[in-house]
Amino acid sequence: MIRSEKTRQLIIKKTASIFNKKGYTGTYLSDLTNATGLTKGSIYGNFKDKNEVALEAFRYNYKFQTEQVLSKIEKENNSANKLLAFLNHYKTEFKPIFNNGGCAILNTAVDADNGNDLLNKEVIKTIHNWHQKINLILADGVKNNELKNIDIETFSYRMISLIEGSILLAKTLNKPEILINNIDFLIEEIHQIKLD
Amino acid sequence: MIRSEKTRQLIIKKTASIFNKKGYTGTYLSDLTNATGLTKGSIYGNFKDKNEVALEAFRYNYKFQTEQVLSKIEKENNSANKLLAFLNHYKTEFKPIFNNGGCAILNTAVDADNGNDLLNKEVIKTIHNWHQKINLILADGVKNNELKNIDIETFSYRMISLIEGSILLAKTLNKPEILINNIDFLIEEIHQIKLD
DNA sequence: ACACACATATACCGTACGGTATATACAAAT
DNA sequence: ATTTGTATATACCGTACGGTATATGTGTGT
Repeated sequence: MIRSEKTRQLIIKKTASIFNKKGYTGTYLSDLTNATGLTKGSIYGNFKDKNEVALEAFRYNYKFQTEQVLSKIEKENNSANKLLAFLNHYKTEFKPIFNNGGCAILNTAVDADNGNDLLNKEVIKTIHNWHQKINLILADGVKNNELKNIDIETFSYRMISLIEGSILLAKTLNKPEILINNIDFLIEEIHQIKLD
Repeated sequence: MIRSEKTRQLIIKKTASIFNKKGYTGTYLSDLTNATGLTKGSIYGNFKDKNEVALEAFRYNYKFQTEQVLSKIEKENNSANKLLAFLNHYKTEFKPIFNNGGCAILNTAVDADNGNDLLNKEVIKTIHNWHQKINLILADGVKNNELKNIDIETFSYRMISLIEGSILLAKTLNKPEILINNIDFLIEEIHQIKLD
């Protein structure tokens, strides 16, 4: 890895949680230099502008929050278990997410819905991506007669909505049990639509 | 009403949606002067600082978004109908909320969860208040044998979580049907726990 | 009509923001 | 070891931020 790429990654890694916590406008270049120990010159040698750092930080945060759960899903070999693995992940791993400033999708969607087109488009793309992944698992389950013939689109959007809302509430009120109870509700729903 | 109070109200009214859309840090004093047609001197004659304007703007937004639905709830004379009135409200009135920048609780919770203690405490208080209102309706329903003996706390937090998450998704993806479908799901749940 | 209190506007301040031109330091190739 | 390309730091810029001291304007009671 060439030197600049290493620095680029360092900047992203060190600033990702700051952007997640403080938002785009609320994160200053001084935050970036403080967190990295680098100077503005160095940061602007590796990024076009603050917006580009924010964009990469968001991608990093999303990856950070999803790569673990994706590998857990991969390990399961049927739809219901994949969904359960996905849901259970939140019950055990909510702390790192909270410490990182909460769900990056939630924070960035709220943060970027006014003005920041680049970041806004990225978050929309990311939600679509996530939604599609769940859709695929559900569709597979229905096709293979593992799951009842539910309305996939509605079901997956409900899952995502409830998860996001739960993270918001649990984090804001400092009551993890809100998230846990709601995840349990979704787990119960999965059991309800299981066919075997 | 004395002159200053009128101006104070004007400032709150004219800037509330801006704060909701752009957040505390993202809303500049220049936004406030532009929106009101007033000068900084006038604003600082009526408010201690930007934070105080933001706080009042949040209160105004919450009031703006809830007073209608509260009166609808009041008109109903049993718990199930109160809950249904509350839920149906979102199905018909989501547009003004979206135009106002989305749910003030959601936006402010995300915006203020880092650093802005005053605003953060206010949003927590507001969620508690909202939660308590739903709890009361549910508790009344259970007491009067209108509703099954559900876990009130869990049920109300699930309602709020799903509503918030749905608003986030529906607004971000510009798909109101996500909100509508999820509200329909909650409405169905209410019918499920009805006893008569 | 006048005086007074108070509301609003003007003019200004220090600071720190995002960003850039340029100098310095560094690592890799010869 | 020297050169060379490139990465990082230094020093700087214009702007606009939040906030304030002070002047001007304005509605109200007498």
